[in-house]
Amino acid sequence: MDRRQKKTREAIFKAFTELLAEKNYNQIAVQEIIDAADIGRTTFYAHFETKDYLLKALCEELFGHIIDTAMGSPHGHYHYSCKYSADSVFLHLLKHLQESDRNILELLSSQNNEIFLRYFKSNLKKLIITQYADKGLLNKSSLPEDFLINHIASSFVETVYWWLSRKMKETPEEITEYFLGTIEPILN
Amino acid sequence: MDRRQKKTREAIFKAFTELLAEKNYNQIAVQEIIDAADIGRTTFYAHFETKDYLLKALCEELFGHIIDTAMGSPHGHYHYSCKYSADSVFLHLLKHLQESDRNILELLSSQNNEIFLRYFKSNLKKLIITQYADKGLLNKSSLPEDFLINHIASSFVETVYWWLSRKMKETPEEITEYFLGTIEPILN
DNA sequence: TTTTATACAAAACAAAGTGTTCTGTATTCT
DNA sequence: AGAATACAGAACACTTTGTTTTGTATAAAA
Repeated sequence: MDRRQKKTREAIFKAFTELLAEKNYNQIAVQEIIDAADIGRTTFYAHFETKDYLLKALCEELFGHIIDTAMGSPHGHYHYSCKYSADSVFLHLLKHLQESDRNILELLSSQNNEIFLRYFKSNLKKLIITQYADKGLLNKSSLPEDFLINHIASSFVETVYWWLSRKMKETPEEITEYFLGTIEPILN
Repeated sequence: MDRRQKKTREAIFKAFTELLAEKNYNQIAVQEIIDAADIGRTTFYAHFETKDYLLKALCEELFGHIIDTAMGSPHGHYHYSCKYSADSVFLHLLKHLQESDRNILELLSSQNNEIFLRYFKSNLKKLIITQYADKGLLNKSSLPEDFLINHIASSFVETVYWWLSRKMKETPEEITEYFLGTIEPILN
C-alpha cells in the first residue's frame, strides 16, 4: 500500500479514536474528523464512503487483531491441560487489552461503549468456538451448544463492561476468577 | 393532559416505532417521523426537544411499564416459595413481552436492538434487586453482589436476544429453563 | 533520472436536514 | 362564552453531507 495512503489512514483512525473517546458517535461530524486529522475533505471520502464504514474498519482493526493474537499464541511454551488452556485465554485477553498500544479500553469505557462491546462480542464468539466448542467442552451441559457459546461470549463482555464501569479496580486475575465463577458451574 | 397532546404524542410514538422496526435509528430523519405521524413540524419540537429525547421517552414508556407490571403482581394468588417466585418472574416477563400490545419484540429484533436491549437491561436491574438481592439470595456465592446483579440482568437480556435471533422457535417455558440453567448453578 | 500513475489539497456546489420564529386557526378546558 | 393553548403552515438561517473540478506533490516503475 502507498505510504501516503497508510499515513492518512492512520491519521483518520487516530483523530476518530480521540473524538470517540470524548464525545458521542452520533454527534461527531465528518468535518470534525477531517479537521482533526488535518486532511482534505476529498481525501476522507476517497478512503471511507461514510462515517459508518470508518467505524466498521476501525473495529475490525482493533478487535480482529486482539482476538487473533489471543488465539494465535495463547500461552507461551508451557503445556497446559485442555481445560486450563481454554480458561487462561481470557486472562491473556484481559492483559492484552490493558497493554494494547491503541486505547481500546478507553473506547470500551467511553460513551460509545455499546458499539464496541457489540463488536467485541461478535469477534469473541470465534474464540469461544475454538477454545470450548471445538474441544467438546460444551457437551456435558444439557443446554444447546450455540446458546452456551452466546452465553459465554456475552458473560465475558459484560464482565469486562462491569470491570470498566468500576474503573478497573480489580486485577485481570481477579476478573478472570469472577468470570470463570459464572461459567464453570454450568459446564460441570 | 390535553386530549390533543395525548393524540399527537401517540401518533409520534406510533410513527417512530414503525420506522424503528424497518430502518436504522441514525438514518431516521426527524422529518420522516413528522411526515409519518402526519403532524406539523412545529408540533414535533413542541413535544420533543430532539430525536434522542424521543427515543428516551419511548423506552421509558415501553420498559418502565413492562417491568413495573412484572414486579407488581408477579404470580397471581398462589403462594410460591421465595426462590420459586424469584425464578418465575422471568417466565412472566417473557409472556408479558409476547402478549404486549405494543411491538416491543419487534423493536428488540430490529436493527436497533442494541439500543433497546441496553434500556431493557438497565430497567431489569431494579427487578433483579427486588427479586434476588433484597431476599438475600445472592449471599451464598463468593462473587460480589453487584457483579452478580449485573451478570443476571445481562444473562437474561442476552438470552432474550438469542431467542429473538432464532425467531422465537422455543416457548417461554423452555427459554426460562435455559436462562435458569445458567444462573442457578452459580447461586448454590 | 525520467516517466507515469495516483494520492492529495482547495474550493465550489447542490441537496438534505435541523431547529426556530412568526401568524393564524381550531380545539379544549373552565 | 371566554380564555388558554395546541396545532398547522410557511419561511428562515444554519449546519452537514457527498460530489465535482482543477491543479499540485509524491510515490512507484521504466
